[in-house]
Amino acid sequence: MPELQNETEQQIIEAATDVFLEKGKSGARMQEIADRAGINKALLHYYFRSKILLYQRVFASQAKILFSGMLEAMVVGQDLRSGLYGFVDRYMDIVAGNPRLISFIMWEIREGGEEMSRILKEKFQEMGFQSVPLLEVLRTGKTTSGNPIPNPEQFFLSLMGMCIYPFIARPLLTRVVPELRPEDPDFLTARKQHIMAFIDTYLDR
Amino acid sequence: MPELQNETEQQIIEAATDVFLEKGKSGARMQEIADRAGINKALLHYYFRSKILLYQRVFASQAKILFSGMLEAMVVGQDLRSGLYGFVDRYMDIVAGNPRLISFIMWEIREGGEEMSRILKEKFQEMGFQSVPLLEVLRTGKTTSGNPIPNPEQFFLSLMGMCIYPFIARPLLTRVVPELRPEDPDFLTARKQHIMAFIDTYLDR
DNA sequence: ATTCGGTTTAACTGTTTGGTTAAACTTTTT
DNA sequence: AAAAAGTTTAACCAAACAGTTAAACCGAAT
Repeated sequence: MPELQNETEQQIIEAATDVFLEKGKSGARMQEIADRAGINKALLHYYFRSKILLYQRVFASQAKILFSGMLEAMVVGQDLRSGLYGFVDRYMDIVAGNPRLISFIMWEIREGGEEMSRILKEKFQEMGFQSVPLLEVLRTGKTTSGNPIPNPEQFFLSLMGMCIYPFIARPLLTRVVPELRPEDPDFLTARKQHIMAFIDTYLDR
Repeated sequence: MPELQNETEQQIIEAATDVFLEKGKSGARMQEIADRAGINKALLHYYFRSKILLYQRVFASQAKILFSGMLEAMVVGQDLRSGLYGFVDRYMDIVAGNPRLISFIMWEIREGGEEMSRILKEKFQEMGFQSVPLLEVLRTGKTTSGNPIPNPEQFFLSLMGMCIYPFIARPLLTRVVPELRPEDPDFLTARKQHIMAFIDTYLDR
């Protein structure tokens, strides 16, 4: 995959990202992408050959943003509690700062998640993991009393779900329960604290 | 909205449900719906006037299935703990039994969630609630020691996220962590127990 | 048996869509 | 300066798409 090297390509990628994130793969229109990029539609094909290839390019770069951030949020080498706190802190910031990206990834999951799992596995290997880093840490970690963490898989799912659900459901939540505002900094602070308290109940046993 | 009263309409709704759930609004094709229903495409317009109206019809009925089930899972009048256990038990069964529906709803949330929030608010009113029943119950409920439940909103989000996340992320999860199988009955049992334990830590304070 | 209303069909329509083409333009290389 | 390579344009293309049309068909009512 060649590097981005000129302005036209960059304009196309940016516009395509916007349109694909808003409309999805089927709903996006090449003419609309061209209009937003301020170029002639034929250039989309000149530079990227087809709609699907352009989509894949956009998807790959967006997925990398999310997953790199997410994997880096998992700081290895710390004590377990600090590591989990740090993960929640950073992961929530990433998710809160990229709302469109989250729904985009949900869209891809809906399509089967094949490409995404490929990217993820690639990243895991780069970092020397066999599986999800967070899960591996939980599987080898210990509670305060020195026992293995019970049901690390379930704990893992709960952590992920607690972090991400408010942002997935956000459009609906804020309409049905107006006082719930995931984008609000106070909400984010409260959310992090709540999840960290959950971590405590799990570790302090 | 007239009642379903003949076989052709029913065939169309069923086929349209399948195709919309698989392909989404933009990706679905009227000819494909007609093919699946075993009818001539013109009948789609004869009975439902347009693609968007057919989509709205399908969406409304699917949303009602999910939300009716979900609201009924919240049995009012029980003691708080039993009520929450029952909610988790029934809601998880609904979610596990309707995987395509979940991703369909996620899709709609992505589009803004306007229609869905209208349906939800309607249902709340039918049941005599101002807001989400589960949230109202948490707001008025008490812990074991008789105190109000701390941060009911955050607790609510955690319950919802813990229940639903494994199914949202399922396509990706089973590829990345093959031992995680949300559709497996043993998984479901373990998941419910895990969430109920979480409820306990919240109430027993 | 005929008429009427409802249903279904096959063909058609106009627009949109992703993609192509060849010429014009611009930049780089010789 | 001319040629070559790269970029951009406007027009075009065939297929796909949601939707329309009018006739044929069918069952019920008279």
